[in-house]
Amino acid sequence: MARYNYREVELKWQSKWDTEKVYRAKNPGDAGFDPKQKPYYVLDMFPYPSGSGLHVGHASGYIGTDIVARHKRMLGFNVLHPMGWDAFGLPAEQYAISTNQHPRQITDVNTANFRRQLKLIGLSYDWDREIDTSDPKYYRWTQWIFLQLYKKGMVYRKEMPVWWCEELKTVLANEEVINGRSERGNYLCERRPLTQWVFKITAYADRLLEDLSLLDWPESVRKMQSDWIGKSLGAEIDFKLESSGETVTVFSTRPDTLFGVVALVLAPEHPLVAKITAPAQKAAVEAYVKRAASKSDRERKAEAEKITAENTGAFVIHPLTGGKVPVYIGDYVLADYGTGAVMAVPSHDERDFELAKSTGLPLKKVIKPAAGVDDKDCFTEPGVMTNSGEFDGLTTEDGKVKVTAALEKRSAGRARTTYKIRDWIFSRQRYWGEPFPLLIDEQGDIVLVEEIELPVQLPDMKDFQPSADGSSPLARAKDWVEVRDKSGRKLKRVTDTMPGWAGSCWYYLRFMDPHNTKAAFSKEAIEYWREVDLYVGGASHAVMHLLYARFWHKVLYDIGLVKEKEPFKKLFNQGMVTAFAFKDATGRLVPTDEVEQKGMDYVRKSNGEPVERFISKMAKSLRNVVNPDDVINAKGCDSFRLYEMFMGPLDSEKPWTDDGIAGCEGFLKKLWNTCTLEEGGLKLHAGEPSEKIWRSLHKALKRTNDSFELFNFNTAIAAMMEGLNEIRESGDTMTREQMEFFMKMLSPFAPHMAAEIWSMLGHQTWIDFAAWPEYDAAKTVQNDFELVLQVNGKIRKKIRVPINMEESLAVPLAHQELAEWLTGKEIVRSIYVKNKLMNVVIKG
RNA sequence: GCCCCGGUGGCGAAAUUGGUAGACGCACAGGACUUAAAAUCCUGGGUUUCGAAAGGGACGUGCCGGUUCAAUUCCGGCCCGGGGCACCA
Repeated sequence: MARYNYREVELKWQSKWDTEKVYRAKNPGDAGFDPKQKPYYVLDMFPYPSGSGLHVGHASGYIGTDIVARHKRMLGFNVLHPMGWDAFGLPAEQYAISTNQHPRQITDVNTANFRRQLKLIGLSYDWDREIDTSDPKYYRWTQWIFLQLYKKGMVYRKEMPVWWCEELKTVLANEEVINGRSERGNYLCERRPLTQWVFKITAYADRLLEDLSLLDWPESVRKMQSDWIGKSLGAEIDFKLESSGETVTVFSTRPDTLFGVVALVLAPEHPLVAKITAPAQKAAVEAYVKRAASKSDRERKAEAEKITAENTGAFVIHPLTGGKVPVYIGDYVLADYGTGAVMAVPSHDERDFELAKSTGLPLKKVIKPAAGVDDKDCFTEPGVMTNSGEFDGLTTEDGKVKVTAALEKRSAGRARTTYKIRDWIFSRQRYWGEPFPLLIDEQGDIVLVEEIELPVQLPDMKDFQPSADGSSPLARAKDWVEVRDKSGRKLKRVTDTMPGWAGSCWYYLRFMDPHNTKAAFSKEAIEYWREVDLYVGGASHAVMHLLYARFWHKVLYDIGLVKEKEPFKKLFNQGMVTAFAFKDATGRLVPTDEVEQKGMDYVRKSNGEPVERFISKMAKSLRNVVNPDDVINAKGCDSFRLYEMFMGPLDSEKPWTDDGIAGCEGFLKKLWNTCTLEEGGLKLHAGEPSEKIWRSLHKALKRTNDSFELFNFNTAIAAMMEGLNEIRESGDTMTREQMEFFMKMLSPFAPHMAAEIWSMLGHQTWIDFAAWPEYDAAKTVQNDFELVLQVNGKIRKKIRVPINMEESLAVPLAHQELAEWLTGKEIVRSIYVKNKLMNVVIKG
């Protein structure tokens, strides 16, 4: 056979796909658009084009979506499969600073490298739709959408305690700060009161929560979003200060425990603290407040197990019993959640229980466990109310309602829902982002930039470094900041920029109509494509991008700009590709290139000492980062694609091995050798097609079709390998029809070889749009099969019998075959599973 | 602490509704072809035990128990790994 020169063949097809724009998706109004063809939109989370380029881990999601896109085209869908660059934002800017280059320049270089790498993988993107969020032609519309959200009342400016990162010299959103450290760079952050631009995402909290039920998303991501939104139902309860009659309101999810209150606890920052503190307590309370303020959030968390509080000396009146309740302050109460004040019920809340322990406050049991449930000093589960006057005997569930109603009647409380989610801090004091399309006049009032003036171009600044004083770098571009409107009025531009999330909040919509210069996207395009059918990306975006994008989408829905309530119908998280790493006996990491295999073991090259193999993230320090360029050069793109999928199901984490790819390369070589003649041309069977080969092909097709349900393409590839092995063992060759069948089935996975053999079969048309083969179960049926004979569940024998054998025939046959085990035993019964097995149950 | 996901050979893994555990591949061992190598092809293997061999027995999907004729699959209790949340009242 002629040796398969994969790189030559792959480059040939890749260049044809490119120049003939094979994967261009047609929009309504385009030449050749067929309104009867159904749309299918499959989207990757677009990458931030980093300086280090793609590694094999990024590629797995892209290959997965590419297989889906190619499959859907063959099923007759008009497939939208675009790619672009999430180029604005901190990562690009930090990289630019560290390499001392302008982010524009860096972005262009990195983008070119990413585009080259993606094309190398043979991904069937519609490159005509490529977008770059840092391109003025794109961010013009990001700014336009911002204005629509502004007009809808979704943007405000307010001084509030926000996260400030001194290292990054900017504020960050709550979602971007994890355990007091920045999500990007892992730098320490602190709370500072600052005036910032904020999105009113809390106004959509309920809908963001409820509509999760409309989505075909992984349970874990939906859970993370619902936890982040953190809705809790409860009541606000008013306590009157004994001294002044002023109201202190607490929030509680357990109004049924109201009779168990032994104290009120206010956050140290609560506005009433100074006012109510008794003279005798003043010094202690002030010291406590001061100490709490000086503690960072980290320290507060670190000391979480210790609940402390200080008595203010003030008392409030219990709204139902009229009893006196002391007021404490404690730093376990958060100022910005609920009302910044809680009622302490030590018998039924863990923290309050700890509080009672440290302050000597009494326990007051008002909930008894339901029958059969163990009681504890601190019983936090639902139960039955007791010591609660008229409410005794009510369940927790009923009690919540009845107590709240009683409070409402006395105007001392009301049902209330609170959320953990905070409004979204949207301004950044950084250079590399979209400027706000806002102006401020001399009175300090906000003026919107006229839509026809958009985009507000990011000024070209040589010195784009963040300012030391916390102001935005754009403030230094004096000429840019100061403008006059038509009437000559002096105005100043807002100098903050938008966060990196802005561009990714709507890019999936721009892909539907990327070149529109009159609108962000046309009505026709939206009405045709509607939503993303399949969205694939890493799980790390579960809250942040996916929450922000859903929020923008819902506002756009309310304005009438989009037609679906949700942007991403089905979400799929691809698993991380990890790599093997090594450590020596002392636990020290040993770089991969210093290790070699000796038999079944791994040893250090230099001294032969044994090292232990384990799985870790790919890391430069371990020298186990694998670059797809190298793999493709060595093994070919089709082999690379197959192996990425063959390693395991798309959603599970799996380690890369350079050796593993040999199996996929071998499969392709074997397939080539099976299909082609040494002197060139194809090895085609002329006469009657082999039934065995049809059986193998249809069996493989069944499993391939099934793999599109769970995206476990490893099973599809295994099925094709098995099919090929069977074909080779049969000793027959494929007919033209059979070879076409195989190539079509292979095409989404290894598109280059499929295209090559397809064209050798004489086709002038693209295999990419050939109809996907029809599965025919009848073709897989055999006349006989191996019936498994068991005695008491243990396999004793296997016999070949005709298919669909009746039980009446099978039972005596089995008994006869199993005579050796059955003689002299009492047969209790015989269980016959048609076409599978027979289990004879005996006694004695 | 709470929630979610996972644990199957030396390794990656497979196994419709409970019905032959380990498909497919890697690595390994042995062999064929070759002056040699590359390439290609063939064979082998869960563990253990009996047997000279052919072949057989027992055990085996993290651990312990349960349901069932039959459990990787269902139920209960644990152990380990990964991820998320963590004073949210």
